[in-house]
Amino acid sequence: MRVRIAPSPTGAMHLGLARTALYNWLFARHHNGKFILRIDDTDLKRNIKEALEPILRGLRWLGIDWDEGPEVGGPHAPYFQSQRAEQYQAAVRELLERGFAYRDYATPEEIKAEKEAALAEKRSLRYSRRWMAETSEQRARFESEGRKPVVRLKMPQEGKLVICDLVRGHVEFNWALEQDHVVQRADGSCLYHLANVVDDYDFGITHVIRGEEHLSNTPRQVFIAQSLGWPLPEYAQMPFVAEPGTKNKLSKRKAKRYLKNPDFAQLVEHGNRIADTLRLETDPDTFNPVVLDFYEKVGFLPEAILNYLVLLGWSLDDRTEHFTREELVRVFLLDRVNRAPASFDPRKLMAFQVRHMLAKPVEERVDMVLPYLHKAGLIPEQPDDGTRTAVARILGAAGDRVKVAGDILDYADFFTADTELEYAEKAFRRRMGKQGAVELLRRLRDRLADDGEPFEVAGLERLMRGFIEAEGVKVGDIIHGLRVAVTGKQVGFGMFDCLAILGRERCLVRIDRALEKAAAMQTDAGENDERR
RNA sequence: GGCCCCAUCGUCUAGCGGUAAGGACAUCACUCUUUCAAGGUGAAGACACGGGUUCGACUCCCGUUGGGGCCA
Repeated sequence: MRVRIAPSPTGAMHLGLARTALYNWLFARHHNGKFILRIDDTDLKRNIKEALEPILRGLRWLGIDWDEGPEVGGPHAPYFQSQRAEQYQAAVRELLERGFAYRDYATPEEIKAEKEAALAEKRSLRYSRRWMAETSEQRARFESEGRKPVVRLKMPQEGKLVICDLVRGHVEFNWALEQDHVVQRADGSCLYHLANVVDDYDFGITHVIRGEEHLSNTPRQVFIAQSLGWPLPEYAQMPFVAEPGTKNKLSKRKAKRYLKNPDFAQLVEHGNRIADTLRLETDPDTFNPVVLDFYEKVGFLPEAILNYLVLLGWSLDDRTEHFTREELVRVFLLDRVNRAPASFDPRKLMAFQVRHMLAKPVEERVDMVLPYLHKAGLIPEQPDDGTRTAVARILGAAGDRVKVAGDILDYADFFTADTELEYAEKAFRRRMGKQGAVELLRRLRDRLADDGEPFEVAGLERLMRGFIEAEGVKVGDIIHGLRVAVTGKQVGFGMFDCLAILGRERCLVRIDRALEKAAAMQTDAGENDERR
């Protein structure tokens, strides 16, 4: 079995393409077949390499490898349509010779007039073939008028086509309703549908697994193949991936509009927060959740994307949702593909991400996260063991708060110098402004300074218990101020984890600084009072 | 406009003539709690509509409505 995807190098890897690639790849791997990557670059003028790169990278990132295609070659090379013009021309000649296509000398104006007439009469458009030339005399006559020919398919005038689609079952088309589609332009270049059929035949494609939007294009492709005496591939037209909240096809160009969807907007915002700290480009045209790049940059796991994507139109049963790549290869079958389009749900995607993330051993998560800390200038490229340990402890304590690798930047304050820690002003004022809060913190500081216990979670917990008992206060009275003093923020993971990760020295420095700042704050307030 | 496709909780889906219509994400409540999460417990939530077929339809057939795709 041989399957393929034939993406056009558009400069970005669209989620829908990623899913089609995934289905094709799973099908090939499950059945021990070949997955072929062919590039539809006929309309592309320049920079194919640059425009193709994101697609190749995206596939590799997802772990979708191709057996034949760009960069890996194969027996049917080249795998670029732009380099196969001759095969297409030959097919057109053959079609012409067999009488399944004809030269058409109508001018664009004449065609347009026919279309308008059809529209006015509210009937389906059908070309009259008035300028069809099948004999050399006819051709000579039209050419003497200075006309240039295109080549059109001579579609059957009657009968039905029944396609047995692997996803949709029987689908019927009326031949008489099909157009005499152009397969070759006046300049000699060939059109997409013809090229596709030729390539699929030449490459020995047995199963065409593609988006449902191609369903209505199938008759003309069948016609071409049959006219040339070629065997037909099996067709499996998948439902497309729809926008969040609607059933419209998900489109890269509409990414800005999707921002109106709160879930989509939230995901974008999440990405932007990370990208901003790293000073990455966040133009919605290139950096948004419709494009695979987004996920890679922000630190998603490819297996999470894969897992989410595969479920957008396919299911194994009524309860299994979590799959690894290997499991998918084992269980994926085309006959469990759904027929209705599925909307992209950013929240559910995130849920999968979290699940896969937490399933990873801490060491692997450390490796994912380190580059982000480095890119943010917080740690050297080759961090020492101490840093690794600290990161591992942060990840352990943070749990699912680090949903994507880039989220580690939320804990940047562990890596900034103690003397440069920035305080969230509002939180600071709120917590330290409380009656007696500063004094309480000062006393806790002294306990932390000379307590003999090891500076670890359990010991710190014991210390705190003793402290609040002795002071006759509640945990809540001290811990919020302590958190702001030590981390600069009012939210975060376990307080004792924070303290332990930083270590006694750093904690004391930070508390002292906070106490100073609080003192300054009080003086200011005092001066203000006097002025009033 | 023509043709084609699609239709189960808000979303992804299970169901393949007899079910209390199941699961997941999201939502809500309670609980746990040093904050934010997470966790635990529970709740709410769907067969688009109308006709058939059948002892019996979410399930099969037809139509309507709605959504979408392709071609123009």
